[in-house]
Amino acid sequence: MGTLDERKKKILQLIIEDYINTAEPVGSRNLARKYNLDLSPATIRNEMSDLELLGYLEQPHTSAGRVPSVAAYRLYVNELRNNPGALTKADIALITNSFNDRKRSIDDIFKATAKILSRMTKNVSMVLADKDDTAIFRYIRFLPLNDEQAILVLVTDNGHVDNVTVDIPEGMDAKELDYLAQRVTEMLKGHPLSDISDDLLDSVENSVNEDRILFVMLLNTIRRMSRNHVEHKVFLGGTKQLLNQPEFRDVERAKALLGILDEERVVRDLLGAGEDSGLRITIGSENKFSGIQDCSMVRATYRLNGHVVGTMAVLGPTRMEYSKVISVMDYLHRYLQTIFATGNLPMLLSEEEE
Amino acid sequence: MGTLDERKKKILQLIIEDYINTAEPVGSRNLARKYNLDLSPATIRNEMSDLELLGYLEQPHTSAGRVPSVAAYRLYVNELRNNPGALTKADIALITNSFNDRKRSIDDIFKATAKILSRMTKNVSMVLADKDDTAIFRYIRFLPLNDEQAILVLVTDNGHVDNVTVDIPEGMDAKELDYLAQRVTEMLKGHPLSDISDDLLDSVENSVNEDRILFVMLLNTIRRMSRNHVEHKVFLGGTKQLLNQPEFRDVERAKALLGILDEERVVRDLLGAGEDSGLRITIGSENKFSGIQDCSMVRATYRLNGHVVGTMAVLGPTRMEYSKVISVMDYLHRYLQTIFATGNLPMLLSEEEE
DNA sequence: GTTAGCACTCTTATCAATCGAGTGCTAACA
DNA sequence: TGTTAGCACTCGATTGATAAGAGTGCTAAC
Repeated sequence: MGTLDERKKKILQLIIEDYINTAEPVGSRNLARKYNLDLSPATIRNEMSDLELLGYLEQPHTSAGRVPSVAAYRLYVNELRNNPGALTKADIALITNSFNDRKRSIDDIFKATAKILSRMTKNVSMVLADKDDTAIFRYIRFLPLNDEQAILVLVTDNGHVDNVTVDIPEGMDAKELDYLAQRVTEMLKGHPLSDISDDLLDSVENSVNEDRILFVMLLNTIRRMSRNHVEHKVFLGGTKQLLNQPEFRDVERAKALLGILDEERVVRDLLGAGEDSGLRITIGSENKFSGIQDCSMVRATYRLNGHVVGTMAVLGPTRMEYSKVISVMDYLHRYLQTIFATGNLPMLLSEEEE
Repeated sequence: MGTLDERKKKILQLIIEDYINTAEPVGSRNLARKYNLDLSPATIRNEMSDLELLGYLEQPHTSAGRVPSVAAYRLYVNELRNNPGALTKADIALITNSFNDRKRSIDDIFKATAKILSRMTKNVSMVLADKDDTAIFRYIRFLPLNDEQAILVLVTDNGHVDNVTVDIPEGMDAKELDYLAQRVTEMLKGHPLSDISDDLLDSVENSVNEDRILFVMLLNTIRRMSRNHVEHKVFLGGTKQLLNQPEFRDVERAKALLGILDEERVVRDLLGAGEDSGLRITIGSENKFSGIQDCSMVRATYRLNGHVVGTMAVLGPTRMEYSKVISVMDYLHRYLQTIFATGNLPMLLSEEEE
């Protein structure tokens, strides 16, 4: 790659950027005119010819202009990552505003992330909340509701609360409920939620015989709550942005991609692949997944105490505005990372003034 | 409408159904051949000519076939509502399955509704959870988390629980927290959540002076929780189904409609208009809202104890498969109505076996 | 090394001719 | 009187040929 002299580099860069803007193959004459280079079209043609030989440009057909190859984008992107452009004040404000506006749960944060990400990059955004293996059972408790029903709340070590309304067994009073909650808490305290389904049976075996049916019901409920708790969640944003991209003018192509994005499992695979931290950019055929091999993807994972908590990504045509996407992702990634590192997010935000 | 003799009715129905299937204007020759009526094309032409005069058919241009008018759809739909087709066993199973699969919150129910509705009708679905004006403050309570933080839970009369993590003020112990919760509960108990923002200030005025700052903070938090609680929520389903419809082959039109659906406020207006219960069907220009006047919408509201809790709707081209849509909506509406009427939904489902 | 000139290629736009599905009307038929 | 065959006519869609436009590669001159 170092084999490119300055002029070739410059020309290649212009071609890439022009193509990103116009989605049209760019020709020598146009290039010369538009960016008033002090070079004749013929010279540029020669350079382009060289660049094509080197694998950086491609011709859709003989008499069309040229289009950047994956290698060209790769070069361009690597260059960008060395000095990513800064966001404008307005952009930063946009991000800040979309987060200090009464977001209370992590889900809200992820939702807002997906939204702002797609809005700013004008592409599809995906945010994956990884399943939370680390949540640890803290305690359960019954909150009174009325004579027949109570609210069962489950609290985890990281302060997550899950709740469900349950029927109070005939003739059981508050004291007994409290006792029941305490018993179960003793049994499960300290276990990762993800374990509960397995531990369950053993624990029940050892439990007193008296209220066996009750126990089993309660444990089943808890297991169901836990399972829900540790689920992956996927948030998509700006899927309709796709239709703005010329490459998806053809409805069939748009449908195909939207079909892929519709399947949560697939999106999880897309986002999960690769383990490197920081920004990961895969361009066109660099993508392993069929169906998005004419797309590029920019991903970032955030971690909390070392393990991955979530992944966000922007997906668009190979001809995406890398410069913008990278700086947005870069900023947003650091921003969220800070929020997560600060510790308990909902609390943090609940204290902000509105 | 009664002015149509049997044969005209039959022909009109066939034209409507053929057009619904093919999206192509239907001509006399084709109609005769396809449904082997014992009539010559010429006869059919005469009838069609009459039907056009009566306002039931329209011609895109002289040499094209004919297309049903809004009046024709209206007639057709009214006919359908008198004897809506039954769902197949498979369809019913589909619905049942999508609801007994660990849905725990009302939101989950709505989400599932949007999904199944769009899937079965092959059109865009919208589900609106109306804002819950009726929720009444029951009590708040602090649940322990660690030395610095506690979980504040807010319980409403209908068994809804909201929670948020808060910092424990320096040097405050569990007893004092309980006392605080009790004080606030006394102040707010019985108030509709929607009132809280207004009542708030007065209450604070009257409160003891000692912990004023603390009080204000707490009340602010509660107010924020309440506000979130009473929010409208909109769930969309199957927006990409749009692209399957020939009328949205043109990307621009699809974009326009998707743009409309993107705005929650607009969707709320769409679904909210009109107060009649049961199925409400608006066809093409019958719709008041610009932007969907070449679409039809089938809506149903469900009520709980008399007041509207939510609305679901299917939105598609005027040429939608009314028969299917109506029977699906009809069934689903009754199904959900039953669920809601049974009382507390999450509980109900939490007891089901998996 | 750069550039003007030119022949060549290939896509896109344009326009006319043709085709085909459909209509309306008239006259004949049962 | 209702039904149908026949026929002229309309109008969008398809096809084919032509021209225009953008771009390329190569050669030769600067």
